[in-house]
Amino acid sequence: MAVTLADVAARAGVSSATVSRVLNGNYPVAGSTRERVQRAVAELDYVVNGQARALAAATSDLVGVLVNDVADPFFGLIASALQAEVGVGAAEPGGKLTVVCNTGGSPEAELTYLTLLERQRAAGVVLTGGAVDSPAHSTAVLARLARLAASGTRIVLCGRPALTLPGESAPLTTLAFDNHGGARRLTEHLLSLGHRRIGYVTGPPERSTTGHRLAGHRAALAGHGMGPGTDAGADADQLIVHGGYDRNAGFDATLELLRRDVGVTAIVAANDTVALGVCAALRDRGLSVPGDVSVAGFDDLPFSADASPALTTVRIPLQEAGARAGRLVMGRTAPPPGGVATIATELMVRGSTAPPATRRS
Amino acid sequence: MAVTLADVAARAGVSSATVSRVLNGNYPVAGSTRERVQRAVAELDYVVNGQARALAAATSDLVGVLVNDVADPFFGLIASALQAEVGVGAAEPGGKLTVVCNTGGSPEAELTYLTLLERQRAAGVVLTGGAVDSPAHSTAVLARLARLAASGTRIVLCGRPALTLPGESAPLTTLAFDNHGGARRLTEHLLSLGHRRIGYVTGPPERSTTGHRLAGHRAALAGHGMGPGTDAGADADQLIVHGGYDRNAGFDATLELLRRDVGVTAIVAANDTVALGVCAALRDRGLSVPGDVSVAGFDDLPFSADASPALTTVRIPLQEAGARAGRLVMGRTAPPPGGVATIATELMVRGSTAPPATRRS
DNA sequence: CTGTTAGCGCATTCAG
DNA sequence: CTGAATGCGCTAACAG
Repeated sequence: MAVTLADVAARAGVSSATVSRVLNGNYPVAGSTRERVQRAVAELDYVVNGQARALAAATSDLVGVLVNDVADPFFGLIASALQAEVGVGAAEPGGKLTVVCNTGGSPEAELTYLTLLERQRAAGVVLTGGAVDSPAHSTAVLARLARLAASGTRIVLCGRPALTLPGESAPLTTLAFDNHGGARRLTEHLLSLGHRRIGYVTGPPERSTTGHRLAGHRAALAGHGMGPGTDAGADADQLIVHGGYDRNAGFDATLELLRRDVGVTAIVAANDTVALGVCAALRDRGLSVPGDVSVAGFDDLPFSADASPALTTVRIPLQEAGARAGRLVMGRTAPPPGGVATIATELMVRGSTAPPATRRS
Repeated sequence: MAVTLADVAARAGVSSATVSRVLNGNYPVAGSTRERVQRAVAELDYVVNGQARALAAATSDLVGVLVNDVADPFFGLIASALQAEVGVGAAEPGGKLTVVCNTGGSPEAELTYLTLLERQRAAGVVLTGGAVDSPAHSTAVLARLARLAASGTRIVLCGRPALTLPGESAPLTTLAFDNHGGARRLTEHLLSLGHRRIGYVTGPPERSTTGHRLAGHRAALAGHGMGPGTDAGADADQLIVHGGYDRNAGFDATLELLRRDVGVTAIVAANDTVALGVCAALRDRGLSVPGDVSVAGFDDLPFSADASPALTTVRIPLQEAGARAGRLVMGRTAPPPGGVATIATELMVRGSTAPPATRRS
């Protein structure tokens, strides 16, 4: 079958131990023998067996990254930057392979993939995207992570709320996105434009990201005396529609919002993808953006700047975060003090938001 | 350290071979012992060591997929569909982990990753996207693929020209995209609208996809008596600008096209991403789409339908192709007869193309 | 049906 | 500096 260390050793007239040594360059080897071995390696087109090496050395060449779906640019950008940092190109040798796992947002899939990665004794695991806010699931995930951590696997959370392993004092290394602050500033922007009836199309209710963004939105409203319990906040629930994170969710939610006839002059979407759906629905109903209704998204995905009108949104530096997560999981950079770093988000004001039309009729 | 097969065996009071058997379920085991073993496994939270298993059984749980960049939706969609088919969710057990490798279009990176995957004795490898048209590189890739194939790794090409291993009669399993036909129909569409001066912003000249699409474009022109050597084709080169596959390339190329002042009434872009850049540049110059200039893309990425005007483009069923590639690399479906299947592309006429403005001044 | 015995291919002691 | 010996954790014959 494939050529092995022993074959190379025979060819070079040395012991397999010596071949191993020149391959790994960890031990002193005479220049002449080294050369002889390297020639044999080249002549035989020898390629080490990673599995055998991993077994013997108790190491791994794999880094896992759990995403909802790589096809979603939000995750694609993170995964891409991460892979670039973890993979071969990354200056230093010892590049690792990136295993991308699409969980589709399913808690079971998440657990299954964590087990699979444990099976492979992955060198590191990065969990991205909002967590599913369920005690049962959190416990299960935490248990898996604890075992991974115990076996030496580096763990990094990216875009997830910090998590602390049972028995630990500091939380796991975490890059948290400032969803709350970004959402707050976004809604404040709309308020400052003069909007008072702001619709909100949220993401899946069970995801932590949804909760944080919604909380930021509410904080902004409360800051302007429009909190619950106030006159202005009386029918706040009517202004909120729950949906998914895809375009259709935005489309449908918008139709629902219009059906409720609550007089929205602006709509904030769970993310940019949803925002596109919102815009499409508005156009479909003959409403112009931002003439009749302002629209805002979240994430600042690449297509947002090219939409027309260009989307007002909140920028998350996904590539930077992904790259940093990659460096962290490779142990090439030190974890932030206290374990968790909050990644700042930035309000991007573009053409899709404007002052509300002056009251008429 | 971690709990091993032997630990489980001791705990269950059986031999490690028996534990292995119930784990793999390949051999008959008495119900009672099976149960005892399973209990021990659960109590000890045992997780098999994939590397040891792979070494002993000469199998692998990894499938590699080479892409230019997962962050590019073109590749993200393929990778996502592929992963879904290869991974855990996929009905049958034995789901494998997907290793995503961003080559960034670099031939060296491509070779390096192929070697890394060989090292891991990957069960399969999928190469996506256009190939780099260089004899030297093709030879090198072919050599790597030959060795992979020889060691039992399944190989699938997706969106790449078919390739035949030296000494083989049939080409490797390939899902080729009908770039030529799609491009031809797209240009014919523009011609039928009345356009005669059609600019073309191509992709990187060394990529096979670029060549095929450009050839389709030229075929359409030739079919309308506008081939090279004809009057209409006299300055054909002036209508073509080479660029990259990103948005900026489209932007810059369009400015160049306008600078040449060759009177284009329509511009065909290398792909949808480039087309967005083209639109942006036109708008930047005060030209309307499609009023002043029609624009068309290629690929039909998700954002294309949401651009405004919505982009006329050529649809490639990327997810279907990715899923099929996944099934092929898993050996769950038979290769197409002759090894290569050509995936049909479909012209999607939308708002960004219209008849040229009537001649004026 | 189940235990015993060998390796899988490599890294790593321990001698020399 | 180099070779011989041992074991990583598991599967796969081979006997019972």
